[in-house]
Amino acid sequence: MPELPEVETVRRGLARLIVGRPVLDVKVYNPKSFQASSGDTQAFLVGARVVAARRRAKVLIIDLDSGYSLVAHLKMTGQLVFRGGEAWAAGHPTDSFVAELPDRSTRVEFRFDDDSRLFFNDQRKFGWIKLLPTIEVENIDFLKKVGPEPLSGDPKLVQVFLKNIRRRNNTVVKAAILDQTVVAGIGNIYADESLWAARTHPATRVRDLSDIKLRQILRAAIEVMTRSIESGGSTMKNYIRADGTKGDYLEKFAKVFRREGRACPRCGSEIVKIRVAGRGTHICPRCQKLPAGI
DNA sequence: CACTTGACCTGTCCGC
DNA sequence: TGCGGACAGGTCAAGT
Repeated sequence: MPELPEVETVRRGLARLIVGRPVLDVKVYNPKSFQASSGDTQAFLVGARVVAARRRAKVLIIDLDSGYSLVAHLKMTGQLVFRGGEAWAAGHPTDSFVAELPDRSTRVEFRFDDDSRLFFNDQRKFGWIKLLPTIEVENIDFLKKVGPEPLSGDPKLVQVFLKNIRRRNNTVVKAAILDQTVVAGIGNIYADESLWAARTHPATRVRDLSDIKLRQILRAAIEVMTRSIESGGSTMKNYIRADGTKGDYLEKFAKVFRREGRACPRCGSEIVKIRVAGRGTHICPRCQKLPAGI
């Protein structure tokens, strides 16, 4: 799925495209993809105006002037794609590659006052959108336990990150940085890219890494994700921006992810794909070595 | 507690 | 060409 940079890119698209619009109605194609208490949809969504598009970790929060919010997690294959209306037509890119909507992956469709639409497409149906009172958003289990925002600029970030990751001393570092309670937003792409940048083997135990090295890994994650947001995120297969266009982080900047068989940009060795923490993992075997003697 | 594994789904790709 | 298995950007519920 989309990881932090992709979700942030979608958030920015939504801020431009749907903030200010009143919702006219909602069409639910897959009930599990849209969760709302009975009556709430008619009372607090239909007729309500979108007032903000926020993000926490990989979760999108769309606030309405009814005191309710739409909360969305795209998981692996979710997309939020906007179609129609003047704002869209004005900045409408020509390389939008979702032909016609709704299609067979469409799970939910929101219609706005000017007949423009926001489609929630999700091939694998892992993603969800919930409608709930804005003040209860922070009580969602996932948001209660999620770690600090890496791009917040919070001066306490490093300290909190170190405290959190030391709880995972016994596991491999890739599993630790993928753990959303340690730090928010890192997924499989940026885990691999960050560990390559910090010259660390993903299967290194956290306990074998110094605080200095762990800070280096966090720094790398921040740099890599910041850069990705600047290029509109990574597009592999399913992720696209809210306006339907692809991000080009992967082709422009990725050093190891999905690049097995090609040369490491740092040392020229062949990048290999291995399995770590149950996930496909890309490394340069020369730049990223396991500590000796363990 | 914390670690690992399978489950949730659909689709695609690869080897036989 | 068909078929089975592995795998895909995430998270959670179970096991141990």
